[in-house]
Amino acid sequence: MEPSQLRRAGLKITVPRLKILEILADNQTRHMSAEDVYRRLLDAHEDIGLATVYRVLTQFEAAGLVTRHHFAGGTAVFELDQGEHHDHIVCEDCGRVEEFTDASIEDRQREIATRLGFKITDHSLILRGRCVRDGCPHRPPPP
Amino acid sequence: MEPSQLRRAGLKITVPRLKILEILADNQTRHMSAEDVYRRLLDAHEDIGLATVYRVLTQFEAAGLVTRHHFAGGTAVFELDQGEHHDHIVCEDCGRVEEFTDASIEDRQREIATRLGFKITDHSLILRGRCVRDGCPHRPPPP
DNA sequence: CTAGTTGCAAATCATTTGCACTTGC
DNA sequence: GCAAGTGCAAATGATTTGCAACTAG
Repeated sequence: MEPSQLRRAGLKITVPRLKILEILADNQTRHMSAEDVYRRLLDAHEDIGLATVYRVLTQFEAAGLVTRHHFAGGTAVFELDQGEHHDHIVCEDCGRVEEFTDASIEDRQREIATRLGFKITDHSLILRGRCVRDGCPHRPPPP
Repeated sequence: MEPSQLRRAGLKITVPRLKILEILADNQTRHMSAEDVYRRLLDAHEDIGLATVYRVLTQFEAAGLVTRHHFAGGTAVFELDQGEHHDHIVCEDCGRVEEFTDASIEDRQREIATRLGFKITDHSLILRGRCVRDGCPHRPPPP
């Protein structure tokens, strides 16, 4: 939400960029697709096109302000990059996303990469499953 | 490459299915996109449409014969499922893919999922990096 | 002022689908 | 013979791009 972040990334401070940053920072939903962001803009009566949303999100990603994930097959979701890296577990039925980090997994990844002659620049670990929460549609009816 | 596998999956044994299975089994390239498979079919002068390739690959996936991965952003790649599960590390520059398994990572994943109230149905761990091999385009010129 | 930005519409890419025509069993 | 399978073309959904108008510095 800091204009300074934009400037540091070599991006002019414009209304679309500030608005989109604001929406991402308003952590109601931490993981949003371009469409999601666009809809919020429409709700807020901002006159910003979907193409701009995509462009801005891509620039934010390049600037390291935002991370792009591919949870579902088709659509990418974006998440404001607030310090620490983390992995994700996604519920196949209700779409709920939980985040976690595990040092031993991270260590192991680095070891494996080294052993195979790679230098890791990025990695994604996504677990998919069914969550055991009340809201979740798949839950079997109680007997 | 066994017709029996098809039958077991409840799929009729047809030319397109056999040909596609054959191409996947010919492990020149273990990870192929639908386009890749289609091109091989064209090379082999088989009269099989791209739509059929997609349909067949999707059926194979449903039948557990094949696994679908999302290494790059847009395109999915398919891999013949030969027994053991494994994860992947992909070179950003040359596209080389290496496979690995790590029991301790698998264990940890299960623990984490349980702790967060999920039952894992699937997971994908993809490391991205640069490989230190001769063929790789990014390699710095020797000084 | 002017390079960087944006909106819109049209273009692209990967994948899916409708439908009339084959083909396996 | 008939349901299942296929080819083709058109439809879809996500994302990108060309371009003329706009705006931040």
